[in-house]
Amino acid sequence: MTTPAPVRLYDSLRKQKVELQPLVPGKVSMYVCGPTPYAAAHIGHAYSACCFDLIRRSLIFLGYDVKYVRNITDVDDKIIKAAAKTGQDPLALSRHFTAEYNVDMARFSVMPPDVEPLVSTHIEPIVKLTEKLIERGKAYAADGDVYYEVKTFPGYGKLSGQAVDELEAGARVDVDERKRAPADFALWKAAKPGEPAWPSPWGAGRPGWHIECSAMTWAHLGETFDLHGGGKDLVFPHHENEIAQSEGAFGDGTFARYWVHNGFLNFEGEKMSRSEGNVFGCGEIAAAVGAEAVRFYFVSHHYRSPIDFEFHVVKNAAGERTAIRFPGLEAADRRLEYFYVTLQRIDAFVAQGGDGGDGPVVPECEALVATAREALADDFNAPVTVAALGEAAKLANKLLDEGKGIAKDVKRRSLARIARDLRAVGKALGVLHQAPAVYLAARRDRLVERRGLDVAEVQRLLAARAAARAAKEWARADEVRGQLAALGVEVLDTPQGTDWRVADSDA
RNA sequence: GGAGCCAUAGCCAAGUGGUAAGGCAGUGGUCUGCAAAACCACCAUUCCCCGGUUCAAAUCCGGGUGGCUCCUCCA
Repeated sequence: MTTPAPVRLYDSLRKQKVELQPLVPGKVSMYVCGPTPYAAAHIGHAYSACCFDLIRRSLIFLGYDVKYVRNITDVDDKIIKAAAKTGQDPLALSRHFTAEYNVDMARFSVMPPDVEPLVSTHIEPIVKLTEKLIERGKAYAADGDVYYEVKTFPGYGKLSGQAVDELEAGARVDVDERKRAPADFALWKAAKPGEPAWPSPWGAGRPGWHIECSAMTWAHLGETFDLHGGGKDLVFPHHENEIAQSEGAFGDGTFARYWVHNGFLNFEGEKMSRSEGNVFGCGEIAAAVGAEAVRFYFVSHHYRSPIDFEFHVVKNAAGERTAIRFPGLEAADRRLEYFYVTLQRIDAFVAQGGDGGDGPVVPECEALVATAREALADDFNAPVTVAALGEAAKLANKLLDEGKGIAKDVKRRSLARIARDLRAVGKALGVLHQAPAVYLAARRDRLVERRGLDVAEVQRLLAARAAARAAKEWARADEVRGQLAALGVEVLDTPQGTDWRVADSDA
């Protein structure tokens, strides 16, 4: 068992890169704020999930044993509201969207969490924690509600940089006579008619928004654990309140040892919002460009940077939306095609003549895994890792094309090694997990569909061109090539025969 | 009003003190019946602007300008 490589990561609390020193050497406990399932997941949910999945996969790649907990907030105002509209049971509604969420995340190669706790099944630790906070003088009950008294926690604001008095000065904090101070927040809310409720020492009610994460980390990871993640938008108030709750209950220095936040996903520089009409569902985008292209696009950017989606809506003469195009994602898909074509070439070569057995490889083969380890250990730098994948693929193509002056078995071993490493590093990023033929066929189908190509017609033209070439009627063959090109079909003559691909440069 | 982020080539994007990764597009070339794919070469004396610190700054500090986010249970 090798010792896991030391990892440096940017800690949002310390506001600098620090070395990750897990509580238990070699093991990392990780908690990520999951969704509140009240509607279908959009692509922003996927980005956040992918960022933390990248961190998880990177740690595994580097040799850590990771315990990954991602909660489901299945008791919440938004769920209750959505359920009321259709007369559904709120828990049934959230169960439905939770299942859908997990299907969507799986599309983007997000690994299922080791533990996926629900608020509805963690009422007991939530009540216990709330009682503890009352005992310790951090919280007070009022008319069946329980509030956290922010001024009892001196460290309040250390994560977000918010100052309590500034918050009070702001006009946007809830005003409620039952609260002692405007910044105090609810740990427990008294039941209202028609809402889900559980018994508690303060009467029937349900948990407030922030308490569940403090309770669930406690239940599954203990009073102190390693990484806590979430979207940047959760820094305040959610994570600030979690700290107040957990440290308030268990003492300073408990709770998350490192905080990690991912950047936001914007559309054309604008925040995603219903009113902008730029909220896209996971399925919609996956269908348009392929889910793996989305993941590849994600890992081509650093998780802490904001990421931008370009898109334009295609309309017909009547002004109706006929399609949505995502140029950046399509470019990512094109790049992904390069990797899969390269893998396919290597696979075919190795399948035909073997992998060369044990022995030396060309030295440049060593670079990919070495670079990936270094880059991922430095704040999970996926873009640099992607660049290393590119270098390795280039080397493979070079070996396949020529490989002169290299012993045959060295060449075979090197190529087999590159294919293996491409997949291993790809796994750390959540890409290159498909069989090349499967990916390439799906991509071609997608492009055929986008261009509205008649495949039978394409086949007919290809056959006509093949006949012309067999007769060495070059002018005729080129004429047919031109016809195919006009349709958007590129013809690829190879020693193994003629293949074709759909041009993606336009249309 | 308070807190914070970002600004790198035509485009996307790494790099947070040591002399600008990578990709797309573009140009030339090898290969090819012609192409495509693949590969090779070229492609930012410079990192929004102005000052400062330093032997050394895209990186640190101060001041601008432009864009964005949080303080509204929005990932």
